[in-house]
Amino acid sequence: MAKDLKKTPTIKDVATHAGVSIGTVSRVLSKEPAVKAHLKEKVDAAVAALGYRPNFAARALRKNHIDVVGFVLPDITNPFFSQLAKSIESEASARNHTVMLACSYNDPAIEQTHIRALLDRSVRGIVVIAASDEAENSLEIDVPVISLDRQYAKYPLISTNHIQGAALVADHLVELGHRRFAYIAGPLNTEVGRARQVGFVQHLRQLTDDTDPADLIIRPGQFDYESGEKITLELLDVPEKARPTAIVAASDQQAIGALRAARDLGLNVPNDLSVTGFDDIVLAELVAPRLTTVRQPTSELAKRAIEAIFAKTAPDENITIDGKLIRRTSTGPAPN
Amino acid sequence: MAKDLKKTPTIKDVATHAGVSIGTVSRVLSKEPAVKAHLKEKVDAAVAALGYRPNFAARALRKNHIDVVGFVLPDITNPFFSQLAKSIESEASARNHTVMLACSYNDPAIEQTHIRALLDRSVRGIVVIAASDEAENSLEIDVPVISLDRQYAKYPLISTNHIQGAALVADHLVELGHRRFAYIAGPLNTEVGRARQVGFVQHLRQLTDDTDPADLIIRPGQFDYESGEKITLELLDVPEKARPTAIVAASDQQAIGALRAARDLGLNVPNDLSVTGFDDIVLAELVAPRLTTVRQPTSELAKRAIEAIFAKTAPDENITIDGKLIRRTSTGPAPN
DNA sequence: TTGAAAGCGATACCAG
DNA sequence: CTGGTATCGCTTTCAA
Repeated sequence: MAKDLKKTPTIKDVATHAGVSIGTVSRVLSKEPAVKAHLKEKVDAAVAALGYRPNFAARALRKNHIDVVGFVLPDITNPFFSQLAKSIESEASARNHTVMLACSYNDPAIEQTHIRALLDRSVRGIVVIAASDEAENSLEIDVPVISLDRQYAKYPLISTNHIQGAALVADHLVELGHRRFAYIAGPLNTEVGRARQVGFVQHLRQLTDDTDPADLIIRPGQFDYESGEKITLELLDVPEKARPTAIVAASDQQAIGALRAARDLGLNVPNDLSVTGFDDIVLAELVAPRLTTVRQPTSELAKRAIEAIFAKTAPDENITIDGKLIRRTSTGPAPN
Repeated sequence: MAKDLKKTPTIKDVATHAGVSIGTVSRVLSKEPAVKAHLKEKVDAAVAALGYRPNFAARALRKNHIDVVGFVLPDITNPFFSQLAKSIESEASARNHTVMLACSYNDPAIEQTHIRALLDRSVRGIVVIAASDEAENSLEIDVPVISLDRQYAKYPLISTNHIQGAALVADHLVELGHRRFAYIAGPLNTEVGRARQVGFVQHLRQLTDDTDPADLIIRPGQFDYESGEKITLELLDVPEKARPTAIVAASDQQAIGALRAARDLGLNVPNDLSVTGFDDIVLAELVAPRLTTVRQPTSELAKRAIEAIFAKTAPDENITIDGKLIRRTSTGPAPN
C-alpha cells in the first residue's frame, strides 16, 4: 500500500513527475532535437529529482543491441594482448560502451562458443584476436566483427605492418656492422610468425650483397620466453668464431629469454652479442639491458578496430599500421 | 510478404513448431523438471530445427539481471591484475557468465562511473579491485559487490594474507643468517603497503631477540620498478660495513629495480646481497638472478570472489588466503 | 511537436 | 502438468 517502496524509478515515473507523456521523456533521453525547450527542462528536472537511470535491458530488447563490444582474445596475461585490451577498453569507454572480455586459450572451439555467447547478448560488435590462423566459416550475421592482430575467419584484419617493422631491425643491425645473425622465428603456422621472418630476412638480403654477405641461421620457435631461452642456448653453443653477433627474436618474450640465456653463458649484451625483440611490451623497458625492439602501435590498432566496429560499412580491406624501432641498450656495434 | 525473411526465431516460433504453448517451451528451456518427456522432446526438436537461441535482453528485462559479472580494476596491464582477470574470466565462464571489464586507472571518479554503468546493465555481481583505500559511501543496491586485493568501500575483501606472506620472508632470510636488513615499503596509504611492512617487521622482531639483534632500515616507496631502483641506490651508498645484506621489497617490481641497481653498483646477488619481492609475477622467474618472492594465490583469490558473487549471502567477513614463499636464486646465505 | 498505444521476447502466475 | 496472459521498461509509429 505504501507508495514509497523505493522501487527504482521508470520512465513512466519520470513522465508523471514531469507531467508529460513517456514518449516525450524517451525523446529527450535520446536527445531528439524536436522537443520544446520548456518540456525538456521539466523532464531533465524530473530525471534529476528521481535519480532516474534507464533500464538497459528494456532498451536492448527494443533496439536489438546493447552498448557493449565483445573482445575475444587468446590470453589476457599475454602482455601484448593486455595492452591491446587496455586500449580497446578506453576506446569503447569513450563511446559509452563497455567491453565484454572472453579468453579462448587458443582453442578455436572455446573461441567459437564465446563468440556465440556474445552474439546472443546482442553486442554492438566483436573484435577478435584469433585463436589460430586456420580459415573458418564466417558466421552469417549482421553484427560487425573485426580481426585484430591475427585474422579470424574472413573478417577484416587490423594489424601492425610486421614486414616493415622487421625490416627496421635489419636496417639497425646492419648499420651497427653486424654480419652474423640468428633469427628466432615465431610459429610458422601463424601469419604473424611468417610475416616477421620474411620481413627481416628479405630486407637483410637486400642490404647485404655478395661483396658483403651476411650469415643467417633461422630457428623456428614459439613466441614465449622458454622458446627464446632454449633456442639461444643452442645457438650460442658453438665456437666463438661461428657464433652470431646478433640474435633477432620474433617477439619480446623470446628476446627476454635470449637475454637470460646469454647472461647464463657469461656473455655481455650488447658488447659480445646484440639482441632484439618485437612488440615493445612493458617488460622490454625493465629488463637489463633494456631491450631494443619494434613497438607495435597498440593504441592506434585498438582505435582503428573500434572505429571499424562503429563505422556504417566494414573496411573493404585489411588495415596495416607501421611499427617503430625503439633503440635501447641491448644492441650495439658488432664485436671486433 | 515472403514468410522466410530469416528472422531469428523466437520462443513463439518454437512453440508453434512444436505444437505447444510458449509457457511450456519456457519451462523446458529453464530446465524445470515438471514437464512431460514427450513434450520436452518435441520442444528440443523444434529448438534444434529452428536453430533457436534465446534473446538475453528479453530475459534480462523480466529477471532483472543478466548473466554477466562486472570486473573493475585499476589497470589491466599490471601483470598481477591481468593474472587475476584471467582467473576471474575462467571462473565466470565456468558458470556460463561473461565478464564485463572496466579500468579505473586508479581514479575513484572513473571507478564510480564504471560501477554505475555496470549496475545500469543489471549485472549479476561486481568484483572490484579498488582504485584507492579511501572509504567511500556504499551504494544502496542489492547486487553483490566484492572487493578483491584492495578494499572497495565497505564490501567484503578477498585478499592474500600479506602479513603471513611477509613473515615468510623474514623466516627465510633470518634462517640464511642475515642480520642487517633494509625494507623497501609500498605506499603507506594503502592497506597492502601497510600490511606487508607490518608482517615483515613484526615477525623479524620476534625472530631476533636482544641477544641476536637485527638492524633494519625502512624506506617508504611506491610499488613500481623505479622506486625500487632509486631507493636501493641510496641504501647501498654507504660503507660496506653498514650495508644491509638483504633488501626486502614490498613488490616484485621494486625488487627487480633493486636487482638492477645492485648490478649497476657491481654487487653480486645473492653473494653480496640478497633481494626478495612479493607477488610472483611472471617476470620474477625471468630476471637474473631469478627472484625469491611470495606468491599470491591468484586463482584461489578469483575463485573465492566469484563464489562470493554467486553465494546467496555475502561473506560476513573478509577472506584471507595464505601466500607461499618461492625460493629462487636472488637469496643466499649472509656474507661472512 | 506531443500523446497514446503497439509491441520487442521472454517469464511466471493463474486457472483448469 | 499445461495453456493463456499480464507484464518487465523502453522505443517508435500513428494520429492529433
